[in-house]
Amino acid sequence: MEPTTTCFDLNLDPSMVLMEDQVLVQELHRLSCENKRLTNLLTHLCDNYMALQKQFNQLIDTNSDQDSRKRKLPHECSANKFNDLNSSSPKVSKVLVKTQASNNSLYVMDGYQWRKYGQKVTRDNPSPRAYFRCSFAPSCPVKKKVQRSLEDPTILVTTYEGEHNHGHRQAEISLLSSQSETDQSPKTKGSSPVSSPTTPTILSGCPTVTLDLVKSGLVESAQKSSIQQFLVQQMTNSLTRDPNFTTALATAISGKILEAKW
DNA sequence: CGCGTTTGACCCGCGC
DNA sequence: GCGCGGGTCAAACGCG
Repeated sequence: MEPTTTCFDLNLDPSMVLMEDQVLVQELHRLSCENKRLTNLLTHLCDNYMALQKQFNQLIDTNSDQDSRKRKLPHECSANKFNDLNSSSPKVSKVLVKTQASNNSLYVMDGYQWRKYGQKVTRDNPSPRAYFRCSFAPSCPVKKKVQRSLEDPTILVTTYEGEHNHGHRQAEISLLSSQSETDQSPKTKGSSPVSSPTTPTILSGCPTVTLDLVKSGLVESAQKSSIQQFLVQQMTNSLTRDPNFTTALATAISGKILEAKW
């Protein structure tokens, strides 16, 4: 792979500068319109996603009512009757992440930094359950449990407990802005091989599905703004990640300033 | 050497 | 009180 170089040739004929400026302004305007159009499209997609999610939650509620009549295991009860738990603290939410069949990893890249502190094989499920703590902030009380679904081993059941007391989603930003770059999987020490982590995102091209079964209203409303924040960060990252681009931009701007007749 | 994972031991709540 | 099972701790390990 040849390294691409970004270069701005600023040694222009002065008579052409004005025309170039107009072209650039037009291009900027065009990009701005395109950006607006994409933003609208994304908003529309988000709305559709929310609507679908609501429908799915209602469906799950209906099914869980029927299930609870059949089996009354306390653990399953607490998982299915999630809306009841939303009123009590700490806040608990459950996310199902579909993975590829070959992916036996218990790592879910959800945007936060997690430190694994335990793993346990539970009685009702032969696959091990992994325990994680949020390591982004030392005081963050959030924990999560990840375990493969008994019915469908390709589905990772992730249970979050508590709320993050920090707003940074550094891992998500760095991951998504460099998906094609280096492996973002956690350090794999020891003998067991770990496949690439699973990213619960709809941005992926592969048929990865994220089903948030028990999302509270608070999280739901916060999701939109976090998406917007993410988009801004993503664009900023894309622009600033390329050192050639940054250098060329700096050179171009400084050159312009030096050339300018004050 | 620092840091994160692994994994067996330990703790604690619950049911009997 | 005892056993069981889920959750947590912490020493060992190993990679960069």
